[in-house]
Amino acid sequence: MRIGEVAEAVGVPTATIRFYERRGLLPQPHRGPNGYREYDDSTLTTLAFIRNAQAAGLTLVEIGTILDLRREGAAPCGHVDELLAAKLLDVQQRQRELATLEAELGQLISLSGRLDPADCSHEAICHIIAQPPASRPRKDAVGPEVGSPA
Amino acid sequence: MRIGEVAEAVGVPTATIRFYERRGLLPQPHRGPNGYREYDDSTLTTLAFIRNAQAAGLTLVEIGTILDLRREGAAPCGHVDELLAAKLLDVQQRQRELATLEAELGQLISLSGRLDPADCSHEAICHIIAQPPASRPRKDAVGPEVGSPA
DNA sequence: CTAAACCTTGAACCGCGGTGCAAGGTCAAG
DNA sequence: CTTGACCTTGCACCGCGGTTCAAGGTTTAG
Repeated sequence: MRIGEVAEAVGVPTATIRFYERRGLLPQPHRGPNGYREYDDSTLTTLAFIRNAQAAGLTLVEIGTILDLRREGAAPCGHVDELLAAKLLDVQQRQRELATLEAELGQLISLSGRLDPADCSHEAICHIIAQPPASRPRKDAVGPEVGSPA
Repeated sequence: MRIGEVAEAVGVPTATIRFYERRGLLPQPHRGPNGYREYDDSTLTTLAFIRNAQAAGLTLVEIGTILDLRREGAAPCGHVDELLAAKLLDVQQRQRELATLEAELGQLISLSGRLDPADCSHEAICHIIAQPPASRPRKDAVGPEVGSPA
């Protein structure tokens, strides 16, 4: 099948399929005499796998390591286990950060309700956000570091 | 004070101060006869404000709108209220997404414990991630859309 | 035959918040 | 006078996951 049919079947733009190919997630496909890419059904499986893995929060690089292992002939299950475990820790860490941020936002909003806007001085810019946050979980902010550190 | 002193005092790289200036978060400073930037104490306040606002999860663009209002002479408190409220909704939404993802990762990991790696077929790539996730919160994945939609 | 729909490539661009580098000017100490 | 620390500018680059565009070749329907 040609790239447009694959795209249609999987629900992914053709540009994304070529992008995955450049990233090494999809192998170089056979080419017809006109230079067109020719795909077989295994590509559909691989693309579906990529979507599922993305839904599990894996990055394209991580998914690539799984695909590479499989192409070397190994069962990547152990590696997948590690990735998922690391990702779980990551997600839990981000949840803690978000919970902290949520509490902080709640405090600021509540503070705002108790302050008179007329009291807001020019120097402070805005008295609602004038002070540094009370509690901070050592690592600042809510940094979207999703990538597994391994 | 010169840029290096400001950087030292606030704990921010000089490159970041220039970057904020380009973004309009800091006003164009006076220049000495040598072309060096000359700052007064209000810059320290503004930089501290930016850090606090970042800690509250606001983006630089959002912080810029607050600073702009203040420079126009208005008290930005009402606007800040809106930003914080939108940000809170945003954070709660992301928390829900992360909770879903966490549950899903837990299921995959548990599934992995029940599967025999030897059963993992080549076609499936990895049988742990072979099926699409059971529950999906309509909006896929965990998209880091932090920016307020307003 | 022609027009539309498909395919090819390389490259630039998006938001986000900076970081790094190169090539030069300036200033104070020794 | 030289060395080093500081300052200036502009431009490119980082990860992330694509999207879009330009300029062309191919194929298919009418």
